[in-house]
Amino acid sequence: MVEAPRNTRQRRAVVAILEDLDGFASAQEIHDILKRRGESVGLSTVYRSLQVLADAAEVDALRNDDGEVLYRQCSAGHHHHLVCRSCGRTVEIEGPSVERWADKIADENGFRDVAHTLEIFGTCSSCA
Amino acid sequence: MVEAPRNTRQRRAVVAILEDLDGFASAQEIHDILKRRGESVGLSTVYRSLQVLADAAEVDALRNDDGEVLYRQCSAGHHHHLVCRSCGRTVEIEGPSVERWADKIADENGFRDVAHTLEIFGTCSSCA
DNA sequence: TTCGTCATGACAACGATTGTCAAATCAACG
DNA sequence: CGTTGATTTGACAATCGTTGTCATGACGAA
Ligand SMILES: [Zn+2]
Ligand SMILES: [Zn+2]
Ligand SMILES: [Zn+2]
Ligand SMILES: [Zn+2]
Repeated sequence: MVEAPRNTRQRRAVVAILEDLDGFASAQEIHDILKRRGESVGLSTVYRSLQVLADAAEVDALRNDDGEVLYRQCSAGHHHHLVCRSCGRTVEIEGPSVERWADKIADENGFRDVAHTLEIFGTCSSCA
Repeated sequence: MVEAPRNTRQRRAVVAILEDLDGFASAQEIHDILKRRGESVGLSTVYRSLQVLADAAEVDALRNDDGEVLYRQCSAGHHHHLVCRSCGRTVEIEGPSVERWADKIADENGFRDVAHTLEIFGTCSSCA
């Protein structure tokens, strides 16, 4: 039995930002937004909170081209993303046939413990 | 007209390693292999050589879960990878239907300048 | 061989992320 | 409520992959 995490102001603030945000954002961006709102939270704490949320699968994480990790509160269940490189706006996408295809490829080649990454990046219509 | 890069011992050595390697490897791994072989090449030079090769699309680059960039000499043309997390062994994969699906999703949502990442990670049969 | 470039490599700098640890805060308990 | 003790915080240092710097060296055209 794992201990439930404490309900702290900082953790609540990070979650609140994630609920407000539409798209993906980095830990540092979230830290900046918090500072701007006056609800300042230490950078380490932002990182830790996001890690905990990601481990609990309450937020999705992905890496942009620069290698930064971006976080977003998504709907439950396995899905992928169409992400605007410029503003972060995100559309969740599903592709059952892609899932089957990936599993089949891995199986045919004798791979176990398979996972896949699939993200589509582009420029959204507002940013074009 | 761009200048052709010079034909140096270091560049040749890096290319030779890539030709020998079966799977993806990081810049530091390649640097280590070179050192072990006695064909020592500066780490900066390894990084630069790989960048040049990647820009010229002569090698593929991808990021593992840890955020490290891995490089591999692949066949020409757009494709994806099935990569062993443990030993790096790689199978190139193609999925025309996935390509069409990704483009369609992006188009339907009004995204331009679209690119996608798709990699499958697992444990290969030798490493299981 | 000569010479102007380009490439190299030791090293410093960078940027995202993680570790440290004393101080602050939560929540259970009395 | 106040005590208490484990958890969390945050300023700061440390880490790690990667990139920048720049004096030195090597390539290759002439
Ligand atoms: Zn946008
Ligand atoms: Zn999937
Ligand atoms: Zn393997
Ligand atoms: Zn593709």
